[in-house]
Amino acid sequence: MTAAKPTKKPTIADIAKLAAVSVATVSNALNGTGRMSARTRRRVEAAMAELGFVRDHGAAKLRTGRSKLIGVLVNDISNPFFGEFAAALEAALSARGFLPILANTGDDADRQRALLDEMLGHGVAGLVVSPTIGTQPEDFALVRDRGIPCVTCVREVEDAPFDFIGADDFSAARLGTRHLLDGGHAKIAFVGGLPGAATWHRRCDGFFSALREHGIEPDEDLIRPGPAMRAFGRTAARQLADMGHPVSAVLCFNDIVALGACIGFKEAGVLVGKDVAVVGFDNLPDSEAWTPPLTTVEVYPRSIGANAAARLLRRLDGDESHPEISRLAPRLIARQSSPPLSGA
Amino acid sequence: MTAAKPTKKPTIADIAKLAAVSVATVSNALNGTGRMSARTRRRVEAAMAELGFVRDHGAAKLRTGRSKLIGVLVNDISNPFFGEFAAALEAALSARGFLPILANTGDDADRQRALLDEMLGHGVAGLVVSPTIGTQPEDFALVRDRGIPCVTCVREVEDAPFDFIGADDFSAARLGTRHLLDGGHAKIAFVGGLPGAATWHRRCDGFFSALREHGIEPDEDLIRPGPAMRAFGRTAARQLADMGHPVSAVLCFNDIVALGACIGFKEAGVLVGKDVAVVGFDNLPDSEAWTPPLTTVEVYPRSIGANAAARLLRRLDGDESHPEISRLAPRLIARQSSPPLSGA
DNA sequence: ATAGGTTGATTAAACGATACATCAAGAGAC
DNA sequence: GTCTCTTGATGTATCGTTTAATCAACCTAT
Repeated sequence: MTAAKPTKKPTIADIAKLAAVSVATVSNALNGTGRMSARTRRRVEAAMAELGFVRDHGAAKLRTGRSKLIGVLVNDISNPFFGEFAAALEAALSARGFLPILANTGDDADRQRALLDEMLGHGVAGLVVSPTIGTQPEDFALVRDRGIPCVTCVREVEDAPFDFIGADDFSAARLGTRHLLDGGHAKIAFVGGLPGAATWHRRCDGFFSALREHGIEPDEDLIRPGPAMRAFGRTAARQLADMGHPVSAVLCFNDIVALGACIGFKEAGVLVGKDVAVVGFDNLPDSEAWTPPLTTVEVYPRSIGANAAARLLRRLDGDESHPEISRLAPRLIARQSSPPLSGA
Repeated sequence: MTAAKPTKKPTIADIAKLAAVSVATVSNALNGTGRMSARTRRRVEAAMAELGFVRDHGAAKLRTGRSKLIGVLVNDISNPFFGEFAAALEAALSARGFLPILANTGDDADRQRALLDEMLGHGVAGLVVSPTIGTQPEDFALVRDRGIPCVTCVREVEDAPFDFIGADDFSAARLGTRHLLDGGHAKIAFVGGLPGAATWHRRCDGFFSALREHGIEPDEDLIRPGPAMRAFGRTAARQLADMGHPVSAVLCFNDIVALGACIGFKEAGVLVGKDVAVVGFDNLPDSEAWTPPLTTVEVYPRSIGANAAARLLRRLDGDESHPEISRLAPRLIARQSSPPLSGA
C-alpha cells in the first residue's frame, strides 16, 4: 500500500462525464429509479467503480429529507448489559439498511440533551434511547415536536409520548425476592440502583410487594440505593456485614453490584452461598462462572435491543399508532449464591 | 407532555425572518464569524430559542467540507474490552466537539468494508478502527485515497499507512509466559485467538520467545487457536485435561477465554490455582473477583482509547507526519490463578 | 402518413448553511 | 465639505444529490 495522495472525491457529475451521460441518469442508476438501458447502466457502474465513487448521504438527505441514520443513546457503554443491548440493536437495524450511530451519555442529563440536539442536527431518521437518570420529558421536546420516531428502552420516562421496551422490573424484583422468601429468608436488603431512574422504583416496588405478600413489612434501613457499580456493592456489603442485626439475604440491583457485594462479604468474612444469600439482575455472561455461581434474574438485554429495533422499524414504516409499553418477562436463574436459610 | 404535531423544522431563513435580519447574519451569529452588534446577536439568539432551531450539520458539511463526525469501528461491542475502549475514546473526542459514531463489525471483513463506505458517505472527518480478522490493506484504499485521518487500534494491519495504537502484545505475552516459567512451569499451552489477527501472531511470538529464552522448544500441539470466546476456552481446557501428558499451565488469549478455561478445568476435575495455572489478558474488571482471582496481563483498553483519540485529534489539527506505531507497555497482575508449579 | 405510446435520457430547480464580495452609514482627519 | 476607515449587515453563488417536467426517438396501429 503506497503513500496517500489526497484525491478530490468524485461526484455524480464526474461519473456522468466519464460515462457520457447526465447526472440524472447517474442518480437513477444509483437508486434504481427511472428507466434506462442495461448498456448505459453498465457504463455508469463501470465509471463509478473506476473513480471509486461513494455517494454523499448528507447531500442526498438534504434534498430528500430522508435518512438512514438512527441515533442510539445509552448511558454506559462499558457496562456489558448495554454492550449486549447495542449489539442486538445494531444487528437488527443494519439488516434493514439503517446505520445506528451510538453515543454514550454517561448517565449525564446535560450530555443527553446535547447529544439529542446533535443527533437531530445530523438528521437521524429515528432514535433509540436508554434515558439517563433525571431525564425530564421536556428534554425530548424537540424530538417530539419534530415527530421523529423514538423508542425508549430500559428506563421508562414518565409522560413521554414514546414507545418503551424494557424488562418487567416489578416482576423481576418480585421473582428474585420471592425466591429468597421461599428459601426462608426474612431479613433481606435491597442494594444499589439510584432513585431517579424508573427502573429502581419498579424494582423497589416489586421487592416491597413480594415482602408484604409474605407478611413482612419492609425495613427502610435495608434499602441501600447507590450507583450501580461494583464499588458500591462492595461497601454496601461491608456495612451490612457490620450491622448489629445482620441480613441473611441481599437482592442486588444488578450483577455488577452483586459481584461487588460478594467481594465485600468475602472481605468481611461472610460466606456468600452459606452465611448470606445474594441475588442479582442481568445474568451477565460471567455470572454463572463466579464462585459461587450467582443467582440472577435474566432480563434479556439482547431481546430488549432486538425488540426496540423492531418497534422502531415499524414506526419508520409509518405505523402511527399509540405508543406502546412492553415489559419483557424476566426469568429467575437459581444458582448456588442463594441457598435456603440454614436452620441456624 | 402533549401529543406530537410534527412541525416543519425551522431553517436559518425562518430565524432570519423572525429576527428581521439576513440569513448571512444568522449564519454569522451561529458561527461567531463576521462582525455584528450585541443587540442583533441577542435578537437572533432569541429567535433561535423561540423556534427551536437546530442547525443542519449535513447542509453545513456540504458547503464547507468540514465535519465533526468521527467513524469508530470495533469488532465486538459486547466485549467489555471494547466497551472500555469505546467509552474512553468517546469521552476524549466529544470533549473536543467531535461526535463519534460507533458501529460494530462483528469481526466480519465484508461488513467492515460496507461500514467504511457508509462512513465515508456520511462525510466523517476521521476514523478510528479496530480492524477485523482478515482485513486487507486494500479494504482501506478509499480511506487512504481520500486522505482521511485514520487511526487503527488493537490489531495492526500490515502495510497500511495509518497510525496504530495498541498494546505491546509481544511483550505482554512474554510477561505472562515468563511469569509461568519463573513459577517452574514448562508444559504451557497457548489457548484462543485467531491467526489472521496480528494480535494473535504477536502474542504467539512473545510466547515462543519467552519459551526459547528458557531453553524450551515450543510444542505445536500446545498451541490451540480458536475464537476468543468463553465457549472455546472451556472446550480447549477439557481437551487439555484429557490429554495424556497434561499441561501444568495455560496462557489464554484473553480473560474471557481464561474464564472459559477455568470452567472447563473445573468440569474436568482439575483445580485451577493448584493443579493447573491460568493466565489471561485484559484485566477485565471482574477478573480479580473470580475464584481464584485471575492472573492477567493488563493491556489498558481505556488508555488505548484515549491515546487513539489524542492521535486522531493531532491529525485533525493538521499533523501530517509519518504514521506512528505505539505499543503501550503492558503490566503483569499476578493473582492466585497461577501459583508456582508444586513439587509433585 | 399521422397520431399516440413507450423507452431512455436530459434540464433545471430545489434542499440548508456558509463565505466571499459588496455596501450603507457613521466617525474622524484634513 | 470631501475623503478615507471602520463597523455592521446583506446578496448570492455554491456544495452534491434528487426529481418533476421535458424531450427526442422510435415503434405501432390506424
